[in-house]
Amino acid sequence: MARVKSEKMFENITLAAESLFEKHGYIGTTISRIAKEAGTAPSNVYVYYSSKIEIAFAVFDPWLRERISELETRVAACTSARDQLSTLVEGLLIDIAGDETGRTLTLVQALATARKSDEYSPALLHWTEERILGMISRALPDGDPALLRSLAHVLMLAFDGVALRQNLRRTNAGEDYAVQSILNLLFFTLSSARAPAQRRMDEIGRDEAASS
Amino acid sequence: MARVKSEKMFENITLAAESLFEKHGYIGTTISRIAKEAGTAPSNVYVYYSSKIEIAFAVFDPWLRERISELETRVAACTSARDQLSTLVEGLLIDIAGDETGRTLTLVQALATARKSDEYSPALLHWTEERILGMISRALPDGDPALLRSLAHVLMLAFDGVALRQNLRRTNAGEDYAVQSILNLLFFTLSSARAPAQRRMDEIGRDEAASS
DNA sequence: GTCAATGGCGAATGTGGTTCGCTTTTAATG
DNA sequence: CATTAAAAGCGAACCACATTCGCCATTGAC
Repeated sequence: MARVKSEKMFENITLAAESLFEKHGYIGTTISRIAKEAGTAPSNVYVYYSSKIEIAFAVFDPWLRERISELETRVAACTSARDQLSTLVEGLLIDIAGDETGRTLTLVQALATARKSDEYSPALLHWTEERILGMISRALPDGDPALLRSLAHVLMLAFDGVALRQNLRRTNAGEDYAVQSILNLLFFTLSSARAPAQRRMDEIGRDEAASS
Repeated sequence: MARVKSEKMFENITLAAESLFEKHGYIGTTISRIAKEAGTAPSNVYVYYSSKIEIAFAVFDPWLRERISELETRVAACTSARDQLSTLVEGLLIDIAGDETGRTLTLVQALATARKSDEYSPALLHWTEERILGMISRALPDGDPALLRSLAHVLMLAFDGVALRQNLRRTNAGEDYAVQSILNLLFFTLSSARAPAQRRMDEIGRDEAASS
């Protein structure tokens, strides 16, 4: 009983947005430019998306899932636990969080500028963290589960931190100390990873008591 | 030979900005509101600051330094290494990064939306990281220096991550899994902290070789 | 073929950072 | 004390952008 949304127009807009976010980041990309690139008027963009931030999530979501899945393949192909962890951390922090095309920066900018009215489901973040946990668990099948989960969570926080600092552009993500620091921590941790958390905590307490 | 900047006007503007950033965050605060609160015109604000982001840094810088110094005092008052580390991590992530008045969110928003033209000196971040390193080193005087530095850096990244997510969550930072995860990692790490990094990395390699 | 829902779009709206000229003040100078 | 000019102070633009409005064109259902 009425005109129907053009699948092609939707694709045009989405692809234009993807291309522009990649080149100029979230803040550097305007609805006008997206519309022009898609061959339509700015106002028409709002027929397909209800806000700029919704476009950003629509573009970022499949990209991140793709990159994480790709990373899983690369990690699984490694033969040693050490290689698996190196590949995981480097892939996550350098290739994805430090992505020079600015896609992760797009997310960070979107998140930082989101208003309360921009309802954002944390489903993507949860999904990502679970995948990271899976990779870590497969690399260290005998690791204490609580520790492995902690590692995954800290990796996620570091992911955000690296992406945020990417905007300061003083240093390339590849040269950043972050990767080395995380790997240092991981490798230091590994040798004690098979013990339960409580025992380690008690041990520290005892160490301290003995030395003071 | 000319009119001189009023110290009082400068203070008015800075205090108004501080109060408004605290209430409404960086993005929710406008130059107009700052000017009105300071009892002057929006354009006159630019006599004292060259941009909005410069105001944000001017307000955030002394606040963060104060909080970090205060935290140092609290950490130094702890008697055991475990207490010192708990106090450090909780203070950093809950009290400062998770600050409910939104000051750290102000910084994150400012950083995320900064343009290349907004020259930002990373001096404050360096200073903070050095202070954190100092606290960690004092808690673990026998720790491997490279590992301690890695810990400090990862803590900084987690700081950014927590602050960023603060904008998304309805939940309190205190309930966040971040603190527990970092402490888990720290305490697990501690028992092996006295060995040099290279030995640990080799050990992991050998572990893997032996188990495969 | 008629109808009405909806796509499409040019124009307008609102907001907010920043800049422009003009006026006023004031510190140095003679 | 009068003169001067640099700089504060400020109202009015300017500009960039996200978003909305109102009108026209299209199209699918009956």
